[in-house]
Amino acid sequence: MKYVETKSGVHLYELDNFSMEHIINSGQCFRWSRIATNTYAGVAKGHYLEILQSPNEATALFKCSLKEFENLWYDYFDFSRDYQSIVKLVTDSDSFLTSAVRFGSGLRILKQDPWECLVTFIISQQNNIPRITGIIERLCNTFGELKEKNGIKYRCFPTPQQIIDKYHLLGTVGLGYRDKYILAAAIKVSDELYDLEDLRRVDSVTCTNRLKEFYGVGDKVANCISLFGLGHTDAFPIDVWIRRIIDEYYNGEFDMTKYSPYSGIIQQYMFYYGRMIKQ
DNA sequence: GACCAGGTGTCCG
DNA sequence: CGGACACCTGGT
Repeated sequence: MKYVETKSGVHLYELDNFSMEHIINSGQCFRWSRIATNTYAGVAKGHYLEILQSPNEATALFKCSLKEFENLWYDYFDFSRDYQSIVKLVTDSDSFLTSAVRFGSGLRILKQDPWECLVTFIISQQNNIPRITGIIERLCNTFGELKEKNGIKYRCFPTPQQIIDKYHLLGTVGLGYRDKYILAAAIKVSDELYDLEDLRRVDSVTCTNRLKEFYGVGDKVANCISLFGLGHTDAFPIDVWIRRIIDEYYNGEFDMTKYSPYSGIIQQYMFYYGRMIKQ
């Protein structure tokens, strides 16, 4: 991938493995959407961004400054990683994964904010995607800071303190029984001595175990946070979809260590493809 | 109205 | 330790 600053934003070209369409439909993030043909918008880490992607997905326009692109989006979209080399780990003998990586070409693992991931995937439990998206939107509208960029108003994802300050409104966003998990997480993370960022520097098993200390966070959610929020590409979340795939195509056993330390990335292709063909 | 959805805590053997 | 069961809420 190469990029150059233009008057309308940062122009990306010679793009390899970048598909906003796949990324926003892969269930890893809930604050991006397609706002027009080939046009996407979202909020992450306090910034609003619009992306125009060419139909062949070889180029894209990021409507932001070069500084913002280099300081935030380059890392967020994981552009330093060579996905092609990871995809090559899949051999012809695995026909499911061969189809999955072909189908999901352009998927990437976004490097999201760990606190947002923690909340997002607590909400995701025993829930469906449209409702998850709605809850997060209401959560942001109720608690998040209002900002504006080029006349477009948007809400940031709320900080732990912003949730605590108006915790009596938690019942209004439709969290259901998960509201107590969110409040407990906010209280824990707002502690000066607690820093989720510390979990980047431990191995993925330790990271996942530490995350499971949060009330309402079990193995699946902890692995999602490790993978999507803390850079542990070998975290391998097993949800009902992955379970079904393993049962149906792998006779109940899948050796993810074969793809270490990228098994989490392989998992994303499995999940995306498996869910699509079942729909 | 019963049942389910990208799980988890709790209880019970 | 493994298996049942309840759990908010909004949708079939």
